[in-house]
Formats: sequence, C-alpha cells, structure tokens
Amino acid sequence: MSQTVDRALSILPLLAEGPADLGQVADRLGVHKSTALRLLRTLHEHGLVYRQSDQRYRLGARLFALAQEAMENLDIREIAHPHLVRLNEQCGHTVHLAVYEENEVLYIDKVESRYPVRMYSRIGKPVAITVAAVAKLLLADLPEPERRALAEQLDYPLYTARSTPHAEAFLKELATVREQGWATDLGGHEESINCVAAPVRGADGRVVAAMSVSAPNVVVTAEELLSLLPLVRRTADAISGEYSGRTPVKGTPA
Amino acid sequence: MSQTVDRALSILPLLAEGPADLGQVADRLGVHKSTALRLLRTLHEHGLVYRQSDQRYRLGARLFALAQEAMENLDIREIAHPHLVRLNEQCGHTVHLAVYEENEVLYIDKVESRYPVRMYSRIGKPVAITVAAVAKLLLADLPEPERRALAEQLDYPLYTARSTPHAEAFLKELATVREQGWATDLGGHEESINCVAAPVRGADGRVVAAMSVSAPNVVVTAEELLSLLPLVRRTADAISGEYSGRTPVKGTPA
DNA sequence: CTCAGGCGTTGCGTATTCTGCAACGACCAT
DNA sequence: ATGGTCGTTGCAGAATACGCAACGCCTGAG
Repeated sequence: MSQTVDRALSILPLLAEGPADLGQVADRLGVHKSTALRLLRTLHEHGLVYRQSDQRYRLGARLFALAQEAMENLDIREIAHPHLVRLNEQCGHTVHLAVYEENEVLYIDKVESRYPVRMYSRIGKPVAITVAAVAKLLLADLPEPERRALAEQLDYPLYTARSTPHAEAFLKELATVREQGWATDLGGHEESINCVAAPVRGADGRVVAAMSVSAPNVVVTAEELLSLLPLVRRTADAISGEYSGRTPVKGTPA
Repeated sequence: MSQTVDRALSILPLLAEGPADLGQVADRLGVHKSTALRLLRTLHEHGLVYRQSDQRYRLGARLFALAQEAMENLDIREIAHPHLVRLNEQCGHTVHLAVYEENEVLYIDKVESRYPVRMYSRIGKPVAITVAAVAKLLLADLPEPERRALAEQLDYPLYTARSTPHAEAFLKELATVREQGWATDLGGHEESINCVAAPVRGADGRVVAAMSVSAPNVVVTAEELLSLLPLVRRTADAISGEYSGRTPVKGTPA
C-alpha cells in the first residue's frame, strides 16, 4: 500500500539470500541506484541491514534482537516451556512447540536432549507444513473454507515416499486429525524420523499451539513412540489448562 | 533519510515491547491514524507484523525466518561450527561464538554444556558487552578512536562485584586483552560463571569473531578453566586458518 | 431499546516527499 | 595513464504519502 516502504521491505528477503551490493539491489528492485541507496541507508539506520567491510549489504543485527524479543513476548511459549522440559526429561526425545500464523507453521520452542547442538538454530524456521504432525493439528483447527483454500494453494513436496502427496489427501488427513485430537508424522519428512503431536487449546477451545515429540526409528520404533501419546496429550492438556486459566497481561506501558 | 520508511521501521521496536493497537501506534509515531494504518498494512503484507485476533498488532513470523536465513548466511558460523562441536566434546563445557556489529556483540552459535547445569544465553541475543570475554576480544580489536568512543557511550551495569565498573577500567582491560590475545570473564556477569575466550582472525589479521568456553565454578575452578586456554586458542586458530584460507563466494544469483 | 463514545476504515485534495537523472569522485584493472 | 565500475550527491519535477473528515461497526451505558 505504501510504495516506498514496500520497496524497502522487499530488500530484506533479497538480502536474506546473501550479501549484495548496491547495484544488485537496485536492479532487483527495478529502481535507480540512488533510490536503492536511500532505502538501504534508512534500513541501515534502523540496524536491519549491515554494511560489511567489502561495502556489500547483508541483514543486520537488530533483526535478531527483534525476532528474539518477539519470541519472548509470546506467552504461550513462556507457559509451555517448563512443560516441554519436563516432557523431555521423561521421554528423552526432542520436543517441539509450534504455532500457526499467516499460512505458515513455525517452531517457537524446542528442547533437545541427545545432541544439544544448534539449540535454537531451527526455531523460527517454517516447518514442512504438509507433513509435520504439529502442522496437521494447527491446520485442522482452521475454519473449513480457510483450511480448504490453504490446502489447495500449498505445494506438496515429496520429501519421502510417505509424504502427503496432494491437497485431497491432506484434507482427508486433517479431517482425521481434527476428529481424533492428535496427529503423527511417520517418516513423511525424513524417512527415519517419526513424530507424535498433541494440541494446546485456549479457553475457547481453539488450537493455539501444538507440541510434538520426535525420534529417529533407530532409537524407538513408531509403535513405541505412539505409546508415548498419552503422556504427550497429558502434557499438552496441562499447558492448555495453564494457558486458558488466566491471561497475565503484563505489557502495560507507563 | 526516507521519512516513510523511517516511520514504518520505527514501528518494529515499538511492537517488540508488546502488542499494540492502531491508536497506540499512531500516537507513539506522532502521525495520524490513517497514516499508521497504511504503514502497518504494508508491514503486514511483508509478514513483518501480524494482526492477532483482538485486532492488535504484534511482530510477525517472517521476522524469524529472516533472522534465521541471515544467520545461516554468515559463513564464519558455518566454518566454525564443527570446531565448536569438537571443542565441546573435548572439554564438555558450553562453547559460544560471537561477532561484533554496530556497537553490539552477539552470539551467533552455541554448543551446550554436557553438564546438566545450564547457562542463560541465546543465539542472537546481545551479550553483556562490558564484561563478556568475547566482547573484550572483539572490542579490543577496534581502531583506537572507535574503541574509545564506544567505551564512553556504554553503560556499565554492576552485574556482580567483579563487573567492569566504568569506561576507564574497560579500556585498560581492552588494552591488556589486545596485547595478550585472549580474554577472560571471571564472574563479571554471573557470580559463579567463568569464561575463557580466544579470537578468530581473518586473512588480514583483524578479529572477525570470538569464541569462548564457559563453566560454572561448581564444576571447574577458574584455574582449571584457564588451563583450557591453549586448547581454546588452538581451536580459534584452526578456525582462523580455515576462514582466511579461502573466501567461498557462493551468493552469485542467476 | 437507544444513543453516545471509541475504534478501524475509506476517499480525497494538497503538498510534502520520493524519484530518476546526470555529474562527480574514488577505486581497480588494463 | 585511462577506461570502466561503483558509490555518492544535488536538484527539479512529479508521483506519492499525508492529514482531514466522514462513515460504519461494535460495545457499553442510560
């Protein structure tokens, strides 16, 4: 709606692909160099882009800080975290927490036990929406027309032979998930990885988040993982209870 | 430099404090509601802000994705990661990698301690710049005038009794660090946590990153931690060598 | 049930702001 | 030395964003 801002913001995903110099930015925006320069300068002042020593631009530090703060302000995350930790202690596997937003599903927390390597590296990354167990739960709760519309505009990459192949299959799976109140991903994303997931609901019963337990089948078979379902559901329900119990409003500025 | 973009971007840190409605945003920007609306809409189209069910705005999902991609494109991080992992395997403690950018020092990678004691730090979070060992190394390498200017504009929070108290002391410490080529933080941030850090240098000898090993003194004493210094330095040097060896330019678009 | 107040939204005329041009200076490689 | 590339600047014109005022919606009070 605002041309200038629109152009400026278009620079960000462009730089996300890698550093670029002024000319490249101007070209890909379809504007004059001087225009691109002014936009980049403004972005720079706000710390969103950084100018490295070779004069090329790349995404800047404040972006991390913003994403960080944004995440910390999600109260579902705050409430859920101790539960995720406890669940991880009980079963030993990787635990994820995810939310739906604007046609995307993304992890907002993760507890890993065996290889704590890259603890936060995948948080914030959009998940494989057509196969992930958490995605199924979150999408299954969307109003029917929206769900259908989304399902049909999605791509269905065949990560493995067990990936959801097309919209029709996906909608059918969502219906099942919606009914049973939990979801799985059995090798749909990576051949050897299975997941079980359960929904976290708000006071009105709508699904506000989903949590999952993931494990490679060299550690536990799919059946063994499924046996954890009651535990996962109990944990999710506990989070739901706490989340809908009270709404701690703390962001009251002076 | 560009008013419109400037205003739009000013909304982001504002929303980072917590969700806000249209009126609040307009007020704090000092613009008319209709203007604020237009800006928010543009931000929304780019996924940088999200409109929650109560109509208030908060930071959006794409912010995470961007921060994510930005991080993955830092090649120092990519090169250093396996070394961090190996170092962690050798000593068992938490290993951090940090860079300096625009008056801030921030962690860009982390390998968790194998000991159950966890330390609060997050990738992307700005570090306690006046006390952290990695910060000392990165700032010590700045050109003298810049270093001095920065040191004097900083705040010096007294996290503990051993925190750096003021600019003068900090500059003195930086001089020492600069000379010896490594740094420590002995309880300057949290009473019981000690760190040893070493610099990663580019081909031109400038410090491009810093890595540290941190451990609570209930696990190892400061002296024991210091005995790891040669190992830490060797690892940092190995990263430096690999980093300055070649400059893999991969971001060449079609 | 009515009405006032608050909030988000829209269309529009004005003028502020952004744009593209062209020229300059720095730097690199030939 | 010199041609080329790249980032930077000032400027005049015009497209663009701004603020205004009015509308519709919802909520809560009388």
